[in-house]
Amino acid sequence: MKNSPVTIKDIARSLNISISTVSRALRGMPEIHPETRNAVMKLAEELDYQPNQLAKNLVKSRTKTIGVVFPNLSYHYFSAMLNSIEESAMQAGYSVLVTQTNESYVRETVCIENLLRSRVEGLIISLSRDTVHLDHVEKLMKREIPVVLVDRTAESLATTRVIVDNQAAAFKATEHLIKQGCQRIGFLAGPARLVLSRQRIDGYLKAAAQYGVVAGEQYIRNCDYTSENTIVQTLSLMSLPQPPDGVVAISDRIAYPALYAMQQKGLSVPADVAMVSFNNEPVSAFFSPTLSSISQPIAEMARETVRLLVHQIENPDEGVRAETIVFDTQLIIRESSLRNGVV
Amino acid sequence: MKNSPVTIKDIARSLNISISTVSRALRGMPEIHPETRNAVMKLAEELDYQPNQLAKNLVKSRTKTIGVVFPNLSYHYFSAMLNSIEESAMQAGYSVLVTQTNESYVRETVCIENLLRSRVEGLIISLSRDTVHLDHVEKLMKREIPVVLVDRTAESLATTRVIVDNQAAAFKATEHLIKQGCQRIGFLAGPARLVLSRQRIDGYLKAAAQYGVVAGEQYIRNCDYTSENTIVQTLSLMSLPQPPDGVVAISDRIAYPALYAMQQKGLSVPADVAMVSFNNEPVSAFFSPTLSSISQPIAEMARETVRLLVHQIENPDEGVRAETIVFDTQLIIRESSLRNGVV
DNA sequence: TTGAAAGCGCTACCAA
DNA sequence: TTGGTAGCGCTTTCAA
Repeated sequence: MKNSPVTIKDIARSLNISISTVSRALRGMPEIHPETRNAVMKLAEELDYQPNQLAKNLVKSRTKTIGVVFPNLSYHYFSAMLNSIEESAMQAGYSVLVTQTNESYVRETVCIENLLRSRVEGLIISLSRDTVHLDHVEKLMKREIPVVLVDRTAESLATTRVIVDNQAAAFKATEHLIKQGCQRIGFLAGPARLVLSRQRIDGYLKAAAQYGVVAGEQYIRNCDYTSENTIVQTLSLMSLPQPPDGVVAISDRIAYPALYAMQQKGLSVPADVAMVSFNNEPVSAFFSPTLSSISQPIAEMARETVRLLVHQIENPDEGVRAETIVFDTQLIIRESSLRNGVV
Repeated sequence: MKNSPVTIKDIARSLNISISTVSRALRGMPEIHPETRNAVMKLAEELDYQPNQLAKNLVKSRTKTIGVVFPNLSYHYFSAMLNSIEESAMQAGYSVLVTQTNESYVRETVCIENLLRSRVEGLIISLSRDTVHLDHVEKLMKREIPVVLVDRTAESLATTRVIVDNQAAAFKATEHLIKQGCQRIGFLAGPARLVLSRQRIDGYLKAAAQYGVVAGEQYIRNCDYTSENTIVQTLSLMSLPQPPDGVVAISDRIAYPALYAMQQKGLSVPADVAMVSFNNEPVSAFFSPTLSSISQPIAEMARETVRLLVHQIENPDEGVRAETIVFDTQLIIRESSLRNGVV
């Protein structure tokens, strides 16, 4: 038989005092007589009393909770960011409720609805791959629910945003390949509709144009983030009559199967093809060849995201300023792009 | 100015009907007049009404929520399992609340307390690396709160458990190395107090003994899961007067830096050292050399875990049966352990 | 088919 | 320093 949880009422009855007194004692209010307090505390301990957070939140109509809507926690990028978000939130006295969209627009709307039902006070969202309509986010804004978009954002949305300068980062990566002597540069992109993918392509095209190397649509392949597809796209790219001698991949998760496919095809990296990608996952440092990658300041981004959100939550009358915070990235150069010891 | 969320009371007032009627209409109870229902639905839609889950749960004293306590979601193993848990839970009509312990015993107790405050109806726990005392879990059992331990369990705990046969898996991995011609086999273990680490060591020792190859304490190194330490331990292992020609690593996350360290040292894998590890992370298939690894049926384990937990939740009077469900593992053989085309 | 009222566990106000 | 009471938003009897 499951004994239902102890309530303050139980404690009050046992001690022959009122529930208000118990409530006050438990919360350490100063006006309570030490003796009473001790008795309450002791009994609470004995009965292993756990305050009912639901009831607490209901009456205060505050949950001190923020909701996180991420595409998928098995991407290292998001799980690492979640870790930092939790830490910052805890420091600010908030707890976090996490949901995963699995890159689906429908699940994204469901996740957001569920979080609202649970009365989170604000949301941190990274849009899913398949999110085309933005009505669900716009609705949040209309209802004046604090929202911060991080990493995967939408340009048309006037929310607060925390991102990196994707175009500059891609420029930097491409430029690096060019300086390593690459003449024709390919790009393994993500799904075409991902803003982030488009931005990185822009940076890549800009660098190629500026330095006058071969690049462009015929050197771009869109991958859907599965390794099978990535291998197909990589082989397609490397089978061009004039295959690239340098490739930028949109993420390490794309780069791993791509490197594998190249090596299977007998290409040597970086001698035949130099490679740079994005995200700098921990494994990249141990891959063979070790993988050059653009590193994002995940922890700082998380901190800033939480800071901005909490500020919005706690200053509702200020309105949304719709700031966009842009972080710088860092190119970590490793073997996969290093051709002759020259950086 | 933040407008507070719409409640059924607001709807009732607008429509000049009672809140009970609104409540019933919203929940689609059959006795409501279609006209009334339509009016309610329409207004709810217009006002973008979101039911307050806190209030709902409070009155029903059921949350239909299960709590998950995992060491760290940036381990692929746990994030993959979380994904499957969420899916199974959703199918069973439950939602999940996730927390991370960051491998700390203290945070583990805090996570559990928070989940209980949020009135989760059951818990799925994978113990943290630093968990030595088990009083917090025992307390849960005494309070008859449904708990299922998964993967990282404790032998002394009479909870329901879902695990793999770690000893058999390690035996299988070691045996495979032996059949590939390895004479001296090393083991890169996890922290000494991890039960799972001990079990895998046992399997390794058993196989070595059975086949009469060199192995044992001087061939075992405990890694703390940081890559720096793993590299140190690997180099220490490979610097033995008679270094191993085969190594079992306790997880892919340990194997990656280990492989890197070996290659840096000029050792060729698998020619000089063959290598097998555990977890079969997606990257392992693309590593160079591709990494042989023990694969666990994560999705099935998650399904079974949820099934067992939900059963306990919904049949409280049956008591805890403290079953231990043991899943089989599969050795995925790749280049890192394949010496001469012979499996 | 609808409404009134009690109550889930808690906080907070007003009195005492 | 304490108790009584109202009410957070909802569901659920019991009556009408």
